[in-house]
Amino acid sequence: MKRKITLKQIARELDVSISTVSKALRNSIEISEDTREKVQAFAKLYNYRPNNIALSLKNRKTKTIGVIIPEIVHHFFSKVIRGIELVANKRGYNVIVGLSNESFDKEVINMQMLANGSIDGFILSISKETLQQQDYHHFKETISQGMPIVMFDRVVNEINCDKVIIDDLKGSKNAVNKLLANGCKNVAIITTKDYVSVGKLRTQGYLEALDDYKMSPKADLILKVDDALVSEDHLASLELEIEALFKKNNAIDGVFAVNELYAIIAMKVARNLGMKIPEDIQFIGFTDGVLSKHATPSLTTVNQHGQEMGEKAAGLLIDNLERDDEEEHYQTIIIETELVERNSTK
Amino acid sequence: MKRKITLKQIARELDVSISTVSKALRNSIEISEDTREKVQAFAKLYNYRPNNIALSLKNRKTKTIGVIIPEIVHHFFSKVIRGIELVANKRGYNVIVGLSNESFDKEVINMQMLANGSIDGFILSISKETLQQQDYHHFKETISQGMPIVMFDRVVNEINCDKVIIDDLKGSKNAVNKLLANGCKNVAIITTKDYVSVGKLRTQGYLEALDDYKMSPKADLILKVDDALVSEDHLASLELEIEALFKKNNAIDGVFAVNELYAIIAMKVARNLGMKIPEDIQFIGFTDGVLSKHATPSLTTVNQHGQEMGEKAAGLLIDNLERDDEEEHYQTIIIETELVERNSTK
DNA sequence: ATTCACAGCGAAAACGTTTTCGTGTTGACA
DNA sequence: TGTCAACACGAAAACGTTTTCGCTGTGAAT
Repeated sequence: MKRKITLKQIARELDVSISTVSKALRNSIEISEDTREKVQAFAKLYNYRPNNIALSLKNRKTKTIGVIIPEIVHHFFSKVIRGIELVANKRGYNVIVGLSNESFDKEVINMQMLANGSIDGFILSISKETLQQQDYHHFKETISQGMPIVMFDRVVNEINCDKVIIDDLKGSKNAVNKLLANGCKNVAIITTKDYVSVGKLRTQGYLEALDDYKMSPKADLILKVDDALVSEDHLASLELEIEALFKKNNAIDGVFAVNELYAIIAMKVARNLGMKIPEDIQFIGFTDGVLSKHATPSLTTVNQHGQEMGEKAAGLLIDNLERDDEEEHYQTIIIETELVERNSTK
Repeated sequence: MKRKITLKQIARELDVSISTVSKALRNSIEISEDTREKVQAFAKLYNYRPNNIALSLKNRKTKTIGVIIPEIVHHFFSKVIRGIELVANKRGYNVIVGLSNESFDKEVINMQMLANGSIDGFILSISKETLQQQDYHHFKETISQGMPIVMFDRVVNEINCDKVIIDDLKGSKNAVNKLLANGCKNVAIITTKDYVSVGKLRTQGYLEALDDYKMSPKADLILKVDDALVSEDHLASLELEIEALFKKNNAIDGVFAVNELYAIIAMKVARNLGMKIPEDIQFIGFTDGVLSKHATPSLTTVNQHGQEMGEKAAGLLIDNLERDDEEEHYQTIIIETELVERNSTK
């Protein structure tokens, strides 16, 4: 087991100074061609690579970006990571991942672990618990220490930084409009409690679409699910809630759900109640994932373009890192959503 | 924007030496209680944290582990990452992620980027292209430079290192046994080309199960799909292949697929051909994911316990890193699979 | 013969830590 | 008063780079 070779060792072997070796390897004209060739040959032979950590320390940058997401076993977030990784790698950066697991504490801890020199900047999506507690001091501190942050998807106005979001309002409005245009008279929405910003916005889009069609919203048609319950195995209770929704209101002929899973489950419940999709009732879900594509019937969705979000976020961050002017001019990039029509709508 | 504070700055402000500050912060008894308190108060006030990069350089370890996987938008791999992250964090390590995207070159590049001091060890699953080319020099080099590797899922005998795998043979044999025990007389298998080691093993399990039941395999019942074609949008051709399989062999009453997607698609094709699931035909897929759970009917699967694989792999790696004896004694941990029975089987 | 330019190289600082080894000051004791 | 331990602290090296600056020697120009 031969340890990685260093400049010092090469210098000793070749009986020159460390500076000479360093310069020779970088093809400095200060060094004679003879010496250069000798050093380079030796370096290649022993497969020399500069130690990244030493470089990071010297340059005071790590060429690494930290990503903190609430959950990785999730189609949307993993697509975002793929996007981040893609442009990060292309531009010579590494990606280090932290999972908050939707917990405030883990989010804080993770950020602290990374903020001490390990990375040059953050890309993150805020955990639900943080959103609920509305405690954003860790973001502010990080930024005030000169470490840039790019937030995506779940963002918050209170923090001044680059952001990449989708137009949740417009996306859901479009979706509901589609249902209405398809002839639905009683469109229900399955959404989350309001502290999840995207849930709130998507609900608002629903309301605006109704308004466009001069329909007044009915409380009976709005189901606000407590996300905490949906943690994997409480799905059964969700089914019951949806079943109750349908039974209480048997004129429902359209459903808009703020995520894929809610929509899929709602379809299942509807089918069990004997309704035909899309003849009797039509469905649209927000967030396009594997489930939607392979469900029966396949689900019409609002595609969020997760990978593109990741790409844009990484671009924003790296641009920021590599810009030398210190002026703050934060941008918010809005990614357009796209209605992917499948078989759950007419 | 106040830059992160360093020992040197604290020392200057408090008019003591750097060593004193360092010792005071670590509560060394060398330093008088007075000074200690003064320093610690100051450090807390300015929120001092030791610079990780400097520590890494000094200690010659980064407390970071590198993970290289072929794809992240994938239920299994993201579960593995979650497992890795879980134990890594618990033991004070960070996780840096590289995606090979199933490409040999990207795998090599990624490993080189990380092997130069950025990480202490690797956890990886080999890309398909690498498996196909059977070129493993980058693994050997990495290991010979003293950087430990733990391979999971897609491993290769040729490389001597810790491994975490599942018993693909046993898992698929159990699955096919289940179908046979349920009365299936003509069980088809939908698998991959043989260079994917897991595909090969799972096929073998299928054959052994048949053998147990004194059935001889029929070439007509074995469909080997070219993975390259399944890249997202060539699914249509896969459907055609499966349809052909069913039509050529209309006695098929059981299907074992080596992954979830193949099984789901096969179910769809079967349904379109008018077969009833599970009455006329039963299905089992390898790899338990979201699709299986929410499909209609829900799919019986062989659960691989991805998260557990990740946890074990990380445990193995960190144990190795923190062990001081230099003896090599590589282990291979086998994770038991589990048959998750749902509605696609009787 | 003196100066000068220039080529070729080395010393040292810097990045931020930790740790080993000194060093100076006290107080106690003989 | 002289010796010695204990105490409190500082200097410096080390981790592996890059870069600035200075040094030496050679050949040419005056």
